[in-house]
Amino acid sequence: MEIQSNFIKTIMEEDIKNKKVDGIITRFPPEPNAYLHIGHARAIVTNFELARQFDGYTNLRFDDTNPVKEDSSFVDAIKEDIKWLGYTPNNILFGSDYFEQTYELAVRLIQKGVAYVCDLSQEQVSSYRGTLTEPGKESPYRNRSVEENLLLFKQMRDGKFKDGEKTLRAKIDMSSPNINLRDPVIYRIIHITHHNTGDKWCIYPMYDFAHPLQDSIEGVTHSLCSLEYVDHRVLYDWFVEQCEMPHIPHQYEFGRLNITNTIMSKRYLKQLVEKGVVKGYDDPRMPTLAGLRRRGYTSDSIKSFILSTGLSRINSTVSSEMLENSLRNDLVGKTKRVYAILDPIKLIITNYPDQTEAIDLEYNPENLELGSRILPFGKEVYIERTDFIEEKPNKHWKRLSLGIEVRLMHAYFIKCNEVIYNEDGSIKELLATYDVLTKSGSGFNERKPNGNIHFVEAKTALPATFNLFEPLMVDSDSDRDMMERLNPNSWKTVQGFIEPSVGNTFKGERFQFVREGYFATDYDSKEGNLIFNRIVELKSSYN
RNA sequence: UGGGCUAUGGCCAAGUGGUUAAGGCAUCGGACUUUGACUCCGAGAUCGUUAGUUCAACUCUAACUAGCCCAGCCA
Repeated sequence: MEIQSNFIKTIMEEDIKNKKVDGIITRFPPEPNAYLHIGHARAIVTNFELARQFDGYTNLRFDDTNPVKEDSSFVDAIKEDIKWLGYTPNNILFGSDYFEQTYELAVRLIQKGVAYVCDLSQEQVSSYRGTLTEPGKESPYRNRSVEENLLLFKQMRDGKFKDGEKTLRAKIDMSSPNINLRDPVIYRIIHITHHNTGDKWCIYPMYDFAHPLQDSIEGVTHSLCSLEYVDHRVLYDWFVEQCEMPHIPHQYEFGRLNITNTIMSKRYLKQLVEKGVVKGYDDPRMPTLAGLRRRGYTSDSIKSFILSTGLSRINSTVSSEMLENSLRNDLVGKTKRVYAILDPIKLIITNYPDQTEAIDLEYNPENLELGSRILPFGKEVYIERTDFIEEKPNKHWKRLSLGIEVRLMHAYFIKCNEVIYNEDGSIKELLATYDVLTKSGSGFNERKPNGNIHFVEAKTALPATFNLFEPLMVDSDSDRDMMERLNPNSWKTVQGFIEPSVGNTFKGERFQFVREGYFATDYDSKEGNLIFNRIVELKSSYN
């Protein structure tokens, strides 16, 4: 699937045409402090696909300049997710790989007189900054001599100061209407062990300083990020220029991807996990890539979803139906179609002999390469509870009712004659008769059934657990706390039956359960304890 | 009240001065159907508003309106 036209692709085409660049080099720069979610997929797919289409490449660079928040466990999870999506970074790098160079560039800035060590406390820095409408005040330390700054900065590096005691700031413009330019801090002191560099450093560069330099060092041509960095672009360019970087990368911003019924904030996802609302970051209801993977989503469907939503400078909220549609499209021709009954009622065919019959049935008539299996048929079968109503409610009803004839798919026409009830009035079982002349494949066409329903033969049926999911969040509008908006039905487990051919399914195997949806074999499923996750339902024009 | 960004059908999104304004999702008709699935046909916008520039504007300009972002020693 080609990436469709978008403004960044257009820029790249022009840049190549005008020889502004020799090739396209992008990077995906996650901070290793959280799991990747479907929103990140837009950045991943965009960076990798764009570079690929222009015969360029993409680096994976962990943006690990803040050791208080980062952890190597996330590094591994992120690598795994990217690999799952089918992308291979040209290089796997860390922002921390560049700490020495970054330090030296900071020294250069001091030497040029455009950076200074500031003694203001965090609170003071904040109050000196001014407000959105009033300019800031210059720090009293702004005009220290280059020598003093050099010495102080060296001492910062050497651990002579405590956290927060001093910062290195860029000397730009305290009265700029763009607050990012009001002498931004570029180095801060943090005495904590870094997941990569250990205790080697106690000063760490800020994103605004480190990021453009990293991009430049790596030869990144198009540095893509989200809209909230628009105001930072001038700073990005400023650092590249002031540091006299030989390679000049350019930043382009695009809108974030949101999905209806889906909340992707780190804080929220973390809360769900920590409060035990979900079973972990890979819970099948989670919008994390790990969660979607466990749910059964294919990486191809994620990619085609991202590609089909396009890209613009708008933070968009795409309908979750679009994601579901991508999955169905991907799976429709690829999966075996088998019969499963999620909410069974037993149906006894009173005039059928005491035997089982073997129906030879291809797995997917649209893809014969998938082969075929034997589907058993017999006197007792399970059908879906929702496929029966005592009295046909209206002329649109295409299922079973008393006195109504339907076809058990690929078997026979049956007619329901009697309902046996439990004491509580619920249906226990149905009694029906079949017409031997209506055998599927016999060419019988004297009458049309009222509909076609699926079944599983009772004796050979395998018991199975089905996990049925709904969005974690119910009401979408509201300003109410997210925890109060949880959907109590987000995970429903039902016990039913499945045809015997599915007995030796492997973990992660995907199926279409005819008329029920696309399912994936859960990681915990095993022979004798089959567990399936419903990825998405089939589309339905019924109701 | 400062600065920045955005505004094309219900949701995304092409379109870069002259096209009947692509496409996908959703919706509504209809055909087909041993999945109310798939597939196939068909239906819908004058492009936030108002002025302007131009022979010609969704495409350029201005104003207005609405939404989003920015005052972390987070990224």
